[in-house]
Amino acid sequence: MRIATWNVNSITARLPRVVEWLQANGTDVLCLQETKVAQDKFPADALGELGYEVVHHGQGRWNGVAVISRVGIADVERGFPGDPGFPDDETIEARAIGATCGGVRVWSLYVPNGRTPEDPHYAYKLAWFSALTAHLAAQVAAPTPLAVVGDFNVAPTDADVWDPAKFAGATHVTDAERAAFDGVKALGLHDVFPRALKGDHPFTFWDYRDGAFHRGMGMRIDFVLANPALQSAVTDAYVDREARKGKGASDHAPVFADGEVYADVDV
DNA sequence: ATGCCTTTCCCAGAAAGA
Repeated sequence: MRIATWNVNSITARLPRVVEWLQANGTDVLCLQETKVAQDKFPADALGELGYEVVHHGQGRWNGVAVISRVGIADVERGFPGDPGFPDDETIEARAIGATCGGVRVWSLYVPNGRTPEDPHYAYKLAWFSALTAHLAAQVAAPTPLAVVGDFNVAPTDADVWDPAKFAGATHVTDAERAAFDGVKALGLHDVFPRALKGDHPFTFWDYRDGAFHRGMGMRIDFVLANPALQSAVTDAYVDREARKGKGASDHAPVFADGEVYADVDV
């Protein structure tokens, strides 16, 4: 079983790249973030031709998450109870979708950005983490392999940013955000640490601006978190930084996790 | 870097990203 997570920054803009990428690397389950298309505008047909089923939780211009799978998709959850929404719970954003694929429960997450520690979106981010953590608790404890993946918008340690000094006091590295991320892990989820195919740090995001990718100015903010049942099956994980190269790339690279997971798959 | 990209809305420039 090969699971991957990728913030594509618009599935519409990225579709040619995603199709080419799927044809090349044999991914079984791909979790997407920032699809940026309305619920019914996801290009499911193009992926269907490759043998993948799609479940999407989209809202249009912003956000949007999806799971695509060639090993089946069942028991879909769009969002979770207690999501605080922004600016209030009358306006829930499309940031979480869960599904069971080939015997593995997966969650594709796009955690709110936070913007700055003073911004209302920062408090929203922490509240969203809190509600997510409460909802995942029961699923972590289950014997089913569980992968909680996506763009967490947190750099958990100073090693996860290219220059910690430049991030002092900024969002993504504050104690409260790191504590929120650690709170998810504390449910019993292991950070499946990916190999970096170049350099010392497996960064997953490089800003479009300022030539950040070529200058190594990255962050590790996309993760695969695995419960014990899945973690024990993991054989390899790495960041596919090749996918960040060239014209028309997303600003995030995909993260792969491979595992020897055998389930009763009815596809 | 209160941003030198990129994407969406949709045709001009604002909003958002991290």
